[in-house]
Order: sequence, then C-alpha cells, then structure tokens
Amino acid sequence: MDEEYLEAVLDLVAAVPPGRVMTYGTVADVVADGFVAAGATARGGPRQVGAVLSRAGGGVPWWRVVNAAGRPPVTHTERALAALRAERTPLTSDGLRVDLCRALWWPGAGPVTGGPTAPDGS
DNA sequence: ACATTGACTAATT
DNA sequence: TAATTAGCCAATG
Repeated sequence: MDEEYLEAVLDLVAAVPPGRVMTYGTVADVVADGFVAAGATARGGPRQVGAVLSRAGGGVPWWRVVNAAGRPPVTHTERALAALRAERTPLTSDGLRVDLCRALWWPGAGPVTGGPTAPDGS
C-alpha cells in the first residue's frame, strides 16, 4: 500500500469537522479524485479506505467515517457512537445511525448543510 | 497466477 | 427496515 494513498486518506479524515461525517465511498471518491488531479493513477475504493483506517486509523478521528448506511464500523460501533454523541453529531431517532442527510460532509461543502449535489456518484 | 479476506456499496427481495 | 446477492479494489498467502 502506497504511503501517498495512506496519507491522503488520513489527511482527509482528519479534515472532517466535528459533528460531521463522511462515508467510506465519499472518502474514496475524493481521494481518488485528488490523485487523478495530480496526474497519478486513480486508485481506491471504499474497501481500501476501510483497510487503511483499520491499519493506520489510530491517529485520526476514524469515528467520523461511517458506511453508506450511516452506521459506524461494525467492529467498533459502540465506541464510535459514544464519540459521535460527544461531538453532537446528528443521529437518527434510534440513535444507532448517523443522520447522513444532515451530517454528511465533504471538502468544499464548507458550512453549507443542505448540499443538493453530492460528489459521489449515487 | 489463483484463492481468500475485509472498518464497503448498491440492487433485490 | 432488514437480510441476501453480486460487484468492487487492493492486500496477503
């Protein structure tokens, strides 16, 4: 695994503001996009992001990265939810999932919440 | 080179 | 909403 890719992912995750989250897919998309813009081979995918975070996610707020269902990693759900609650991240009524409509964030989205267009091809 | 695995996603049922 | 299925990218053995 390239250090470049790893660093790009960690950087992006570290850039997520408190109370907001990104999905694995969005992270992968943004990172890949950055590599393309840099003229490098576009690589990555949701699973690679997960792999990176599992291996080197210790230094970044990994709980701000959730899967497309708005749920934190299945192996650390409770810990992540605790941290998310502490940061006032919008959660759904059941309190088990993140309210993606309000919490989803990506670089450039800035403070705007109701982003009508998402960078990920959904 | 092939098979297995994983902090995933999207479409079906 | 939850369970199944199939596709996905890259690392590992």
